[in-house]
Amino acid sequence: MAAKGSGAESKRSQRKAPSPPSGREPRGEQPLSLPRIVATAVELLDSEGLDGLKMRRLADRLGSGAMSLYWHVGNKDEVLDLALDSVLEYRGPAQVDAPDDWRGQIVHMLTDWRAGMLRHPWSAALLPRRALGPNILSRLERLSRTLSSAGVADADLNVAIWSLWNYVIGATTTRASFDLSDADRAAAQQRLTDLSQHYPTIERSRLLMDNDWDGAFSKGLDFLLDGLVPKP
Amino acid sequence: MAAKGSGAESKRSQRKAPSPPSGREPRGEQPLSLPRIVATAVELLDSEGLDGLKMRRLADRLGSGAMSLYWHVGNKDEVLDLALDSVLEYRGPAQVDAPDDWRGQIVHMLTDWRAGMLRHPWSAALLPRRALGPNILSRLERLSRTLSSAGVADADLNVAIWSLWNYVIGATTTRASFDLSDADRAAAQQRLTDLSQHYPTIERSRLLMDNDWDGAFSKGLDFLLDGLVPKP
DNA sequence: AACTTAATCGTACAGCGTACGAGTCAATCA
DNA sequence: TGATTGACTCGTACGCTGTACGATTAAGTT
Repeated sequence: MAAKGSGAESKRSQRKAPSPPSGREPRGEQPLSLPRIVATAVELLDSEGLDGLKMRRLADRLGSGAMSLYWHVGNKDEVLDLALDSVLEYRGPAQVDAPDDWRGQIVHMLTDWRAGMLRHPWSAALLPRRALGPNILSRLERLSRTLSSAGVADADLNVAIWSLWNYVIGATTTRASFDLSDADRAAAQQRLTDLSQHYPTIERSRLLMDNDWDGAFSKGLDFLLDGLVPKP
Repeated sequence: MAAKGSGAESKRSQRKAPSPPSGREPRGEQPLSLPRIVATAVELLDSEGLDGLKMRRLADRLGSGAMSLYWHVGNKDEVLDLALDSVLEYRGPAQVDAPDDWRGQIVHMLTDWRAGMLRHPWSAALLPRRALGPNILSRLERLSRTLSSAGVADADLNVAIWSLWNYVIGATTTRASFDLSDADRAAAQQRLTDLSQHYPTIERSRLLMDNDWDGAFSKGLDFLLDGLVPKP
């Protein structure tokens, strides 16, 4: 297993104490900073999609020149990595939950995971292609602990984790992708009806027209959990 | 659900009878043709990866000018769509299989699916982002029939299909992605050891170091099938 | 006052997808 | 036969991309 890395660290060593903005700014612009860059990149990605993120456009939104970004960031890929991880933070379930309800905890975490990615649809396609950031790793850590406490044998633990990972990734990239393509929903709908006439079984069950994504996600997750942790 | 489409049909109407290559070629080059373009695109993708596919480079390999491709193809995305679907054909299990072993059939088809995509690692990341080609649809059709015959209720059929789809897509994109990034395996390995020290549980189970991808895939698939079709 | 460091940005370059229009044949028609 | 058409090829050019490079500025530090 490996993390992609994209190399290229930014040049700046860490700022010591970022001396309070000593007044003077040419316009009302705040100064450039990594958090501000990342936050703006997320906004831009949300509104323009993955292809809409251009260094020049990002700089425009920040009120800076394009090349200024490269002081804070090694390259464009690093912006993507940071934006991705920033979107995957997890704060845990609301405190009222029963602490021993392992199944509820897993469902909550994975549902939240999916919801977070669907709020930023570009993130789904990105996740499996980039390095594992800290927020992703800590989700996996949490998943591992919970499954273990639910009685999954050590020998099956990795398989269980990856199965859930696969399921969430697959479901979310697929959903996000169909979301995007539904820009031209009307045409697509027709095209699919035409297509599926050659595929009678999936036509009959309306596989491609079924829009209950949320329901399908949680039902399928239930099935998977049934398989991973057989009921007594 | 929608298919992406990428619009842009190529201009040529279908050739009537592609008059047998009437001799004369400036070099020993064959003439351009859609199948040849697609096959060469697959070769190029295999050897150079997704980013390595450039129209100019593809034309070079074909011994033609870059703009000649646009007679046969609407745009680059169409090349990708065609290359993707061409790689996903399924010929069914070897004939010696028991015809009523639904579980074996599903495992065979999905394992073959994954294997095919791993033979062309660029395809995994592409699949969920592009339209559903005929080869993909016919796999879904087959899956649907088999599950139905295995006794999955109509009401659960779509959920079951999408669950398996999600699992295969997730497993394969993840695997393919880690494969690629293992170009710099040594560095990555170290980086991950460092990282996972902050995540004791997944460190203990060596989640990120586990290399038995094939085993994990088939075990997880078994678990999922257990959940989808409970044993009597 | 001299120097160092952090930060910004204008310019330039190579490479990309592809619009456009001019070219080259072979088959067909007059 | 000669003229015309349609299938196909390709050179050039355009706008856009990520980013290398060096100049510029401002804030500390000595």
